[in-house]
Amino acid sequence: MLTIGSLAKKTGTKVQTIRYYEQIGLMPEPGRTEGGQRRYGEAELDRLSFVRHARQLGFSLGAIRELLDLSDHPGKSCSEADAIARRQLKQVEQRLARLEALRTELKRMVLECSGGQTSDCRVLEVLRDHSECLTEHEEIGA
Amino acid sequence: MLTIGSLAKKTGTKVQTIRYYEQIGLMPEPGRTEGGQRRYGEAELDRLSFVRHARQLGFSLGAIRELLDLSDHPGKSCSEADAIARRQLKQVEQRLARLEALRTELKRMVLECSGGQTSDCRVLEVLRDHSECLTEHEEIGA
DNA sequence: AAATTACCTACAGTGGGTGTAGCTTTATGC
DNA sequence: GCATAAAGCTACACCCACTGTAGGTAATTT
Repeated sequence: MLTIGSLAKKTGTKVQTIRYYEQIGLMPEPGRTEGGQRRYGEAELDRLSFVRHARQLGFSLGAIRELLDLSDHPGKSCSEADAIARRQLKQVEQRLARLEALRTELKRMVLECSGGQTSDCRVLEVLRDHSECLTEHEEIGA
Repeated sequence: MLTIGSLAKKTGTKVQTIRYYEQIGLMPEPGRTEGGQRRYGEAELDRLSFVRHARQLGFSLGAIRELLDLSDHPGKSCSEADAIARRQLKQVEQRLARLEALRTELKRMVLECSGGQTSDCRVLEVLRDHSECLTEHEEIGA
């Protein structure tokens, strides 16, 4: 039986995060000691590992909920899980493309900065005037 | 003189976001009509364009605050702005590296899925067992 | 038995906004 | 000159995915 702290260590999760997952129904309510402390078994360790691994791969908690659900029903078709993964892959590829454009732009900004006064600073100038950009980088966030 | 709505349109910002920027002190308090509506001039349009452009390049609001401050003091050394941009470039490159690892992993997951039952699903299997991963992808988020 | 460590709940805060409710102001058409 | 509709106003709640804190209790170690 694992305490919440040792489960946290084993999975590289913060204790609060585990309690948070419980709160939002992603992790089950575990058993408790007489004194009211949580105790976990193998099943919970596996489930949390799954969640953390999926998070590392960039899946949202919503997607992870779906994946867990599929994982809990081994008879179901695999195609749903596959669709979720494909969706995720697509997102990752979109982000990659955007980040590559950003890198190009930032590199150019940095290279062109001659180190004088801010009035001549290319970094600030480029930020002031989008038309100086060589690449498109429209979307914000994510 | 621009209304908040036309400023929003010109800069591709939501009206609420402009008010939010004002609230957090990133945009100045503009003049008002007798009836209490905000009215903006060229200076505010330029400032908001700067902010939006920097956001598109992935700068945090904190970094943008610093950049605006530098931009307001044309005599200051450019090196600070340069340092902020370099920091940003580094972050972008780190994210790129991670995302590339994720793409590899997701691609592999999707390729190996044969389309049967979830009990045989490679997607779920890979998520269950990190040791099957070919790449490291430790950090979560961003 | 004391001290330390780990745990508990409840709540606030993070970043960067977005959405909503219920009102007032401004612009347009007749 | 007035009705109506569009756009504005404030204030607040909500989003994601956590993280941090305060004030207290349980479990472990010495």
